[in-house]
Amino acid sequence: MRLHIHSLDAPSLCLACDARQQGICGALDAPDLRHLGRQSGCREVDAGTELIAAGVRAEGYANILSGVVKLIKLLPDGRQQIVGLQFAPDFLGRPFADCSAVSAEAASPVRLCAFPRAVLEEMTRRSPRLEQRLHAQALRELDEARDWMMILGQKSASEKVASFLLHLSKRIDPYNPGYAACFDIPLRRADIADFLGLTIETVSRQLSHLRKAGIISISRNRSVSVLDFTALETAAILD
Amino acid sequence: MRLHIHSLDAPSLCLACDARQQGICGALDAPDLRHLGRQSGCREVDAGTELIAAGVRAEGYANILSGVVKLIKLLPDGRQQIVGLQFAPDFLGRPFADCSAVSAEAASPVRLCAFPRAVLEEMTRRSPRLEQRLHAQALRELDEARDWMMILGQKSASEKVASFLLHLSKRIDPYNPGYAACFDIPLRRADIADFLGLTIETVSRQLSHLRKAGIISISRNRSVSVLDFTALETAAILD
DNA sequence: CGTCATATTGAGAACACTCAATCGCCGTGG
DNA sequence: CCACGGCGATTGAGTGTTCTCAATATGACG
Repeated sequence: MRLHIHSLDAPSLCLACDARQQGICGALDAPDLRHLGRQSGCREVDAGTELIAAGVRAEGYANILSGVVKLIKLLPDGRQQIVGLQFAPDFLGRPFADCSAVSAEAASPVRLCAFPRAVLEEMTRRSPRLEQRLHAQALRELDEARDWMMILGQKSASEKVASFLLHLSKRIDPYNPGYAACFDIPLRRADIADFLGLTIETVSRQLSHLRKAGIISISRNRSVSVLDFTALETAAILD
Repeated sequence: MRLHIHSLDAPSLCLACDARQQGICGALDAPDLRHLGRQSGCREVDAGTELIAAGVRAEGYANILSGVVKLIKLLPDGRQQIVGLQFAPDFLGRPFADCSAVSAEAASPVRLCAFPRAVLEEMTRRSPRLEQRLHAQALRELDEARDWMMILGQKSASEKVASFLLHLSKRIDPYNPGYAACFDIPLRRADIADFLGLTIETVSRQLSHLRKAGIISISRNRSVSVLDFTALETAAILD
């Protein structure tokens, strides 16, 4: 699973890394980056791999280099809610806590740059800029969680599905700040349902509605083309 | 409305203040506290007062000294979702952003300790401990928002109302780390409905169910006594 | 080409919503 | 003092959206 441990010298892998630019590593100067790079390992996992277990002490943190990670909360009776999706170059983990209240699972194949708890914690103590980056991401995730609270609490099934597609089309490509017209949904219908607080069948029906209305087209269950963005935005009722 | 501007000397008001202990001011040393104290003003507002307007540049930040603040998101068609409740000694405001995506409104009479944007921003640049406190609160709010996502997406009306009462009984008294058996609901039925993604009528019916089952008693619409905590926890299906 | 997982579609049931009437509380004014 | 009006909450009846259960269809992979 582990592909590479950085050599003692310059962190050459970091040069091409998204986390270096927009992610938390952008807060680090060259020496700190080398220090982190030496102790970090890049690994690639399959879809479905559990990355963080809720309620269990996490051994470390990671940056997402590519792929999509879903954050999941579970009820004792088995119901589950996806409380967030994370994309490259997001930081993965819960600072200041021994264990996370959510579990994280790779939704697609995911490449990670992982490092031990102690390293990051020691570096945040030394580097206010790093703490600031982490803080900024926490606030972004908070804004996003609240957007989803609105969707979960107030929107109808069709509005939920339309909002979900627009959200994905905006976030799926880290290099494109706008909306993507064509993309793959990195989730199964069951996951979409768990994200939107719906059932598989309702999700499927709403996708069929959008397809029959000529707003989107779907091939091979996962690959979506948005044919009419205006109609999709109207259906989503964005705020 | 404005009651007091701190004098130039020692911030005597801070000594009895919750924010000094558990809030963000706990991160400040005496000189910084004096500096902040000099530029902060304490004010008391009525229930219903808008404290932060969504999408408008906020002039400052504040600590909640007492009372309850609701955070609200609005859809263009008028539907609204309450995305959070804040209690003393929480910090109020959105660091790193010109304007907040949510609006804040006093749910009960609220006492605030307010200070200008620039003062806080300058102090966070100087004091990593302050930034860390703000970061920690953001993470707490994120955990809470995700708890609510679970409730909004997966739980039934009766589970939602039971969860809401338990949440309030835990948070209503900043001095008591456990659950309060007796407390006032700081929200109208309409607000509870907007929080839980239900209608007024459904909230009312579920409260009546809990009352008739002998799990709670309600007087004067607002004041709740929990008679059977175990039953309420069972009804809420906490995770 | 067969098998398994995943997705779609349909029919009926259930839960929460809408609309409407009533109740209770409180402050105001006759 | 009591009548009145307004606001908020409760309760009831009927409707509708979403869920549940079941059957079928599609796609992925050996």
